[in-house]
Amino acid sequence: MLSEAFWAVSRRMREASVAAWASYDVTPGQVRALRVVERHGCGEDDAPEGVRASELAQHLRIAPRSVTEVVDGLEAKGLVQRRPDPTDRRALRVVLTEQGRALTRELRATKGAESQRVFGRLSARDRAELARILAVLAEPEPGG
Amino acid sequence: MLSEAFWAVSRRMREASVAAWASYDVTPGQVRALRVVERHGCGEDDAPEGVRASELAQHLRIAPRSVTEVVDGLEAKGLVQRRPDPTDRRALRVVLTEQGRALTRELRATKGAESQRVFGRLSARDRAELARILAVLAEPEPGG
DNA sequence: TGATTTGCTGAGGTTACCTCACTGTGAGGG
DNA sequence: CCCTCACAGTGAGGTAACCTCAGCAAATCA
Repeated sequence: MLSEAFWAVSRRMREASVAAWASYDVTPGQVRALRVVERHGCGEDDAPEGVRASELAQHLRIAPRSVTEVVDGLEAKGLVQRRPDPTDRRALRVVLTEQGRALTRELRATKGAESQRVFGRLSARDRAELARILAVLAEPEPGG
Repeated sequence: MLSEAFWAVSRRMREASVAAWASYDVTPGQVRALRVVERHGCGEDDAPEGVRASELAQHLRIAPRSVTEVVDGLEAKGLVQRRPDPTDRRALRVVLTEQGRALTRELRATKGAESQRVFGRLSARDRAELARILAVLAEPEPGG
């Protein structure tokens, strides 16, 4: 069955990722948060640096209260820093420290290597096919 | 990137599954356990009916102690029953009740419908391609 | 037969989430 | 201007799903 096969591959990839992170002393939740901070941290037009805690909650799909704990953990490891938001004294901005930037770089590199190791076994033609098919599966559903 | 696309589709499928289970008042862990009991419960040669708790632990990759809790939950809902193992008085066998069999049937049906809804958007040719590619990705790794 | 292993469970801990209540701040209405 | 209301983050405390450790009964081995 197709979905079985899909689950099997996806489970395998997840296990590989978790194993790859194991040496970095960060939990999966912290990795997810770091990624969000990295992505949405400073790419925007002229928005102030960093991510609002409430934005983090939305992107991670967790309660705002839980963001506090994730950021506590990352801050304790020196990977991010809480800064006051210059435009709203209630809010705070989570920014990557230099160490945090270094770690996200490393995580990205290992992820790339993992991906290469998994998908590298396919021919270029098959990778293209797979990409095309996944794009179809990722399309928003017709009925909602 | 290929792995991004793969994650996106896989996350989407997982969310759909969880949403589909939501109406059945069973947790994901209980669903996993039910599946194992169903699969390994009585198909074997002439082994006694049901699954040993220790087997359940292996298949679910959780500690034996945690199996106790999952089975507690399922038993409280009337979905499985603990029975003494006829060949080993220390052990117990977890067997599906009639209600449990009915539920697993329903879960399988909804899963099939989900799968159809997701993969049905592909042409038969693309489904075959996907199956072939996934089979390659699921192969054991060359180096171990 | 005595020593060791095995199968399950009670007690209690950890982690990652949650809700509720609170404080300080921003924003709109009279 | 002041008052009310909404919002941002966090302390307190709870829950679910795992875990380890210790213990008991049954099996197995020397």
